[in-house]
Amino acid sequence: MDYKETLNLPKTDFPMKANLPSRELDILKKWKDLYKRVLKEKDGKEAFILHDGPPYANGNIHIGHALNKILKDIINKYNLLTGKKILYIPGWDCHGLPIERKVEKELRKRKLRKEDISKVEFRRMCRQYAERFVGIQKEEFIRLGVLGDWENPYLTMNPSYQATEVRELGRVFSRGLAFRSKKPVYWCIYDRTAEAEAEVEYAQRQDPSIYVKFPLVDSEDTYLVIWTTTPWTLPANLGIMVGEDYDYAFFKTPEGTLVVAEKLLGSFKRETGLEGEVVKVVKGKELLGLEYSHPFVDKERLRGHLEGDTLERIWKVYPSEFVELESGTGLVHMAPGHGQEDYTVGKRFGIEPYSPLDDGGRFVEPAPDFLIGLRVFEANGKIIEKLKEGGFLLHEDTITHSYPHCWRCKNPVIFRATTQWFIGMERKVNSETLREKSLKEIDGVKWIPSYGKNRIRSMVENRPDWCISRQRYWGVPIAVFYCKNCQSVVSDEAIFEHVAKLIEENPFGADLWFEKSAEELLPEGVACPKCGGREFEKEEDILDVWFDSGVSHACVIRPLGYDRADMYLEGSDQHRGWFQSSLLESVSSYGYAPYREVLTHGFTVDEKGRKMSKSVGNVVAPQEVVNRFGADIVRLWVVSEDYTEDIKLGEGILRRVVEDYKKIRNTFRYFLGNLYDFKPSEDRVEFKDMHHFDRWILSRLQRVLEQIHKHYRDYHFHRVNQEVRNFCITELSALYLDVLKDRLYVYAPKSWERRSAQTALYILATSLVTAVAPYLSFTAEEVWQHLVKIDGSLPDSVFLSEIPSPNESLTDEELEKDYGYLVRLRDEVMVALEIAKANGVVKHPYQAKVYIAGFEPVVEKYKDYLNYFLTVSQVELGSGGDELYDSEELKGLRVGVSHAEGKKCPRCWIFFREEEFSGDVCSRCAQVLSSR
RNA sequence: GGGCCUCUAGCUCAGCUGGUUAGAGCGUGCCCCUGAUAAGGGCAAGGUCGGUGGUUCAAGUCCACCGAGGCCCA
Repeated sequence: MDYKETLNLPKTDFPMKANLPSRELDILKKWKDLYKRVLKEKDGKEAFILHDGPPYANGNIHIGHALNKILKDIINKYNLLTGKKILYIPGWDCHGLPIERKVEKELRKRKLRKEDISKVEFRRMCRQYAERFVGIQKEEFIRLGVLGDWENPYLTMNPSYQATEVRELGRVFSRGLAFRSKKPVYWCIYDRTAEAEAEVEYAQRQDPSIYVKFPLVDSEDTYLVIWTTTPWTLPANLGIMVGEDYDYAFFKTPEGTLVVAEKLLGSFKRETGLEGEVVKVVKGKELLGLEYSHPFVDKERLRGHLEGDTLERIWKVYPSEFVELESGTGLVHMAPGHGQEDYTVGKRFGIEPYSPLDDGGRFVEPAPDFLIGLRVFEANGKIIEKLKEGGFLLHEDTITHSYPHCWRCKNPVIFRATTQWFIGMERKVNSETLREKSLKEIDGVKWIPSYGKNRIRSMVENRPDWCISRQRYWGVPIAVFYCKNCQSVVSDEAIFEHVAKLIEENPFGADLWFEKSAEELLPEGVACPKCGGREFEKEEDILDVWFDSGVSHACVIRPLGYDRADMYLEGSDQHRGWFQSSLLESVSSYGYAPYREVLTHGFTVDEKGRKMSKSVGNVVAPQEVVNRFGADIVRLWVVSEDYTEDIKLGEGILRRVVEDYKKIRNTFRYFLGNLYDFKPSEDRVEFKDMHHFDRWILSRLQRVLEQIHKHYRDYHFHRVNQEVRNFCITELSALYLDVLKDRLYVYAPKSWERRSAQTALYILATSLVTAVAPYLSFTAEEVWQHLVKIDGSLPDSVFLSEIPSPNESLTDEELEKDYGYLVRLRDEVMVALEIAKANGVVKHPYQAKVYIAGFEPVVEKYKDYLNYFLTVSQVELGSGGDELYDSEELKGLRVGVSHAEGKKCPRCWIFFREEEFSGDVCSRCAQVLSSR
């Protein structure tokens, strides 16, 4: 007879092979309205708001996006599964340069430039482009299983968003934090337009290379020597920079005593052919403050053309960390209107940028007369001539070097001071400066990991004023007006509100700023508060995209009725980006940080720890992983590594993640396979009445749950995963479930032995499936659907359930202590069995009889269950056995192994003596069979 | 070049305030089972803690320098 048919073997239609790529699609259908349902379900519950940082609406998502959104999803779902209401509104960053450039490329295919069409037309094209990629990325995020309000995402190009942004700008203005000032930007003198850093292209170019001497005012025949390749910037020279710690030589020559960095003296002599002797050497520090005179600029001519006290400070020696001793003279000509570093150093010492050029790059007043009207590159020769005449030119040559060029017209660009709008770091927010208040707010925020605080702190401490204006088309306007009569700025909060309303009501939002005149945009009857003028011009500049996303707290969180988000979560690059722009904007506008916690993650790198790049060919696309293995594999990858560091990904790692996945999946499959005839409402065994082994595993489960909750709360997801995985492997699969087979399979279906075990399995299954749901979302839902069939009282999605808290009434400390010893004992018996196996005493544990001596007293308590626990046929307490093994782990313990007595029961496979048989099978089996 | 961070078995991670033979899971090797079966079980072998030099009675664990790598600046 085939006794296999009489056993309760596992039965389930939960497949071993996951086939996630297609199965997940079905689950997604089930989740279609899940966010809405969950919101309704948790109505009135405490809210958790993770505010989504908007990805840029360009291209498909890459693995970094996937990592970011999945981490957010895990945190959201953990909060959801512990009883909170989650408010998660995904967003996109839609304005800005990259889209403008894509659209310009499209235009060029049609032989058009952006100047050839209206701004509004151009903006429509940009909007369409952004819409397209919002759609694509949205589908990709949904496919990853990310739960959120995908039907109502926030887009920075939405009219309502733009309107709120304009209102926020109004708040910043009305608090006196915004101002206009000059700042050098890349400028194409042929296209007459500013260019972003990302727009310039570097190309080889030939330029003059000259050494110029500047006479010191208080020293006889002594000169500071500079080297430059842009003679045309000399009219805008306002200072000379040195390195404080460098050594400078006073070099006596026929040209006078020349000050040159000692280290560069050799190359200087070689290039200029000058000979002489070094009369002294001083540190750069000692040169600071020395005054020189300009070779061809008259100071009086500048009066009235320089901002603030700049005139008092010009033509002196200043320290700079930017001076290098690679080339030149170690003294650097400083023109704050024409150089980034010059500008930075100038600002530090109260020297405002100065640039006597028009938009076409021609010199204008108060440049020297001999230059007026000349274009910068034409002026080079005249300037050199002038220097030569005055005897200031030490050497002239040409150089071929890499120089920035316009990406459109391919001509060289210049760096030129232009008027920009700023938010001032030193402006006051109430009684403190924006910088001080922001630093204070940083202290009040929880940064995860903690070093994030230092990182953003040092950035806020050192950052310059925030330049918020851009000379571009695709963005939100800086909605201010200028009086045509007196040029003063009209930026009343009521006017911002008026414009915001217009934007809000327009289907194309801020487009109307560019189609309407100032008069149409202003409320009726506005007069200039200074001169009473009634004619105005509107500002044409738009806002920095960092301002767009920096106001998202006001556009997204406030309308929900909350004053700040619980958490921001982005890559560590956002310390400089979004975390900072949001902080500065929020502090400017409301006086406090927009977030309570900020969590940052690292970047994805390849298996060797190198950054992913197309040229290296080590890029892993999330879409590919999803199609090959499924989204749950991506999600499991996210929790398998510590995201605070670089997180590695490659074929080998994917293979391992897939292995881990199979183990967990099979554990669930085993639960389900053994619950096919279990109805919790009828068959459940009370904890106190359960088998001690079942009580033990449930008690262990409580400890595991405790750890899982702790690690989730600490955002240590890889530890959650390790906890779950180790529990599944070491305690469940290798021990509990293995030992349990006898009771599940052999006993009568409705027997206490089996029902007690099933009760434990049921609790394990429902606990673990919810615990794992935040990351293995698809699989958890799939398991859950099978559990619903077993227990109709369960909600119909795992996300409408909760992760159980550790339950004190399901713990038994004494039992855990007892089993602590029994498990160690079992390990030792396994070693003994392995030896017996090697020596041919037994092949399989069921063929063994085990003798145990030198054990601790607890063993007596569990004597009757011991053979099942050890998965052997017979156990005798006391000395004996053919193969002896003395434990090293448990000193005093001696394990003996012999071949089991009697014969194997064909039904339960355990060995019994003849007298223990009843017919063909053992008496235990006989009893089960007769009760059928 | 500067700021922040990382570097423990083949892989992913534990190792608190310095102190017995550095742990886990996976993978690998060998073996068992064929009643979780493209599953399950057992045993075993693998690190001297990126390198060097210090502090200390004692360092993976503190300090310095170097190297490799990441993010952000320049």
